[in-house]
Amino acid sequence: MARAQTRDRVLRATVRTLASQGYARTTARAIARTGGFAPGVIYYHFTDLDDLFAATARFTSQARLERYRAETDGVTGAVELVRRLRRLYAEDGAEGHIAAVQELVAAATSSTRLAEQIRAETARWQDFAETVLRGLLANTPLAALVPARELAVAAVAAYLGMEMLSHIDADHTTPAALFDAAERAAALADSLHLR
Amino acid sequence: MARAQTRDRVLRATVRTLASQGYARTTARAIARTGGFAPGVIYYHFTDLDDLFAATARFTSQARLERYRAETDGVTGAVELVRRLRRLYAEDGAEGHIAAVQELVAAATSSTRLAEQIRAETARWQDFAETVLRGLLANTPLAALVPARELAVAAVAAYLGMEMLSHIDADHTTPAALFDAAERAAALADSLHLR
Amino acid sequence: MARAQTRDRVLRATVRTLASQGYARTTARAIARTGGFAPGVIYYHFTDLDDLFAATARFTSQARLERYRAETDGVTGAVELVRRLRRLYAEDGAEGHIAAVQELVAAATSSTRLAEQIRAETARWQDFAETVLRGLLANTPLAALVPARELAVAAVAAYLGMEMLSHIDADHTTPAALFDAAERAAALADSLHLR
Amino acid sequence: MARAQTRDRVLRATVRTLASQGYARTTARAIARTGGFAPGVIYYHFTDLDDLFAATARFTSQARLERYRAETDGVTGAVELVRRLRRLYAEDGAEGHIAAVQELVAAATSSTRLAEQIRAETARWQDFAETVLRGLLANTPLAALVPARELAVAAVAAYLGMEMLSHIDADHTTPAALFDAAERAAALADSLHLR
DNA sequence: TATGAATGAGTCTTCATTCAT
DNA sequence: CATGAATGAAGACTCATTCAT
Repeated sequence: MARAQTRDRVLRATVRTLASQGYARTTARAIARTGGFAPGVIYYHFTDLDDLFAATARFTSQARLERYRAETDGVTGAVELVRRLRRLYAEDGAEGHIAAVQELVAAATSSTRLAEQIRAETARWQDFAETVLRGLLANTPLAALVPARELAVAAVAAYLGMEMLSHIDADHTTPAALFDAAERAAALADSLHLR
Repeated sequence: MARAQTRDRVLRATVRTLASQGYARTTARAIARTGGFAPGVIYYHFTDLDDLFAATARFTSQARLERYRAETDGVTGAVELVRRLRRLYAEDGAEGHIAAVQELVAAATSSTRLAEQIRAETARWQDFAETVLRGLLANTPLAALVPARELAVAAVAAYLGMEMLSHIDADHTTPAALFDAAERAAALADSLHLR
Repeated sequence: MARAQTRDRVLRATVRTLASQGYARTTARAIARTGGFAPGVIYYHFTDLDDLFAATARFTSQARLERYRAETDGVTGAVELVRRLRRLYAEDGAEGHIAAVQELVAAATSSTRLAEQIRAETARWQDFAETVLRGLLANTPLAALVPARELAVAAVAAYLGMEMLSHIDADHTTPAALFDAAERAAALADSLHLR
Repeated sequence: MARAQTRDRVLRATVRTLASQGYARTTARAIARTGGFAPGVIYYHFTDLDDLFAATARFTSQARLERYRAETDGVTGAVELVRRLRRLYAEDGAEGHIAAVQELVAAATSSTRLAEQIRAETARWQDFAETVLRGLLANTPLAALVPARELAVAAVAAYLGMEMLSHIDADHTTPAALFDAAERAAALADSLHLR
């Protein structure tokens, strides 16, 4: 089998295992069982579990970021943005992407290598959030008032924290309620925009 | 030594170990080393590490919640609230409380028992946040506009996410900038309040 | 069980395993099987296999060196010395001491820690050999001719090499023949001594 | 590529790897890396690593023995012999031949197949040493006194033991001092020879 | 109550060896 | 003939937990 292809299989199996079992139970064996390959395969393609986790962070973050960029491209109104984010968030939940990322963030406490990777990915998401936000605020009286960078940073943190708590809660009414509230706030913002 | 006293020593040692080493490295031996007692002691007071972690979640969450309640009691203005929160946040950082909690939240993914405890504690914090928020909005035109519960939930999530990311970043300028921005927003809110 | 006692059990099991299986097969499990304890015991008393091997080198070398010192103490003639060495060599063979040391020497190629220990022990043996030799040559016309240090170093090397080869050979006639020859040479030396 | 040629590449890579990494680290992959070929190649030319090691023992021993024979051919004096051996020993060190052999000797403890091969090679070297020695003693009063076979056996053992210890020591002054001492002894022997 | 030695299951990781290409 | 991806069986090591003292 082509080298790159198997590498991808391993990465995908890692994401799925992280999402379903949590970091503590994402052992080499567990990943191999999920992906249907021998544990040795992991070490053929990655030097370490540490290496694998760092690669997984990059892999899943990049894939999702591309998707988020594509979906939010050309959005003009805040309401429209919130609606698309809700869909993307549902997608994340279904595929376990944020769940995996969140586990990796937790795991980063005990791995410098992983921490660095997470830091880099986080910066990418903060930049993305800031760009979207600035696009929305452009030509608006709010532009002068809202500290775009800080709000972007807070938004990424809240997104992560929300996923973390809702993962524990297994209660999906909370995110829904939050999106509803966000949509109402967005409507308010859009109305200001028109002026 | 009195039973309850030793129990507390173990709990405190667990918090300190979680904060300094991370969940993955918080082993029975590591906790014992931190607290200066034999590993066997843990099993005399707790059935399990799982049991210990659940108890630790309750212990540290309660202790901090009391402190937060005491400090935010009687606060009237939003600016004043943000200032006190900033001090409390610094306290948390110094004592490693949120760091410990955050590790426990991450660990909850692989333990039903712990997850339940965390869920209960989270609810307490969300209630607390909601109460504070409602107190602030009372007799204000904002009261009708702001969905207090949802904002409280989002605030707790953001608080946790922020700590998580800043823990990785080892960069303490970000939280400071966020508190600054929050203080400016609070000033705005307070000015509305006066009307 | 007393800590020191078990530690000794592990050390002795390591010597026996090295002698009977060779370094490559002296795994943690093999040692445990030999000594009749769980593999984990090793790691309770030693940080590492490396640590264990270094400790074993010290342990077995010291024990034998004491025995050699006791047995060669007060020896005056060369013939007598060779006879006692022959007995000691037989003892070594029976208990596997030199075999173990020789395996450790081979193992030292891949461990700095062990290499240092072996170096220290080797120096002790070379000093011992030199002392014995000088005692023998004292008040003899040979004293001026024989470079005691170099001969001592060569003797230790030959002793090790001989054991190495005879271990492979499983042929014990060779060492016997060598001791015979040495005894004849010793007789010659003793006769010079009398003059 | 011609079959025999590739076989030789593998053998040479094995010698180099043994000398530089030690037996424990001379894995199939390590050998392949050293030689710049795929690990699979080894199994095309040899049934086993065991087989490869036995072949390597034969290969390197034969090559060196030829060289030693060529260099010591026609030597008449003991001093001249020691001088040539010193050069050969330096050669061995530079090319890693004895280092490799020594690793194989150590490895032989855990492989019957290899042990047999080593035994055979050792016998060849002992024969060679005996021949040289007898050539030197011929027509000499020492001929009757010196047990040539035993001395030859002891010399090979000492040669191996010396290399082993100096390999650990990384201290090349010891062999030099030994060769110096041997040269002085040889001078003495030569002076007897002339009578 | 407390201690700390011991256990055994489970983890990461390595490696000889095979085999489809 | 050669390649290099994949496998599976160990090996080193860790750790929650038990238990005699």
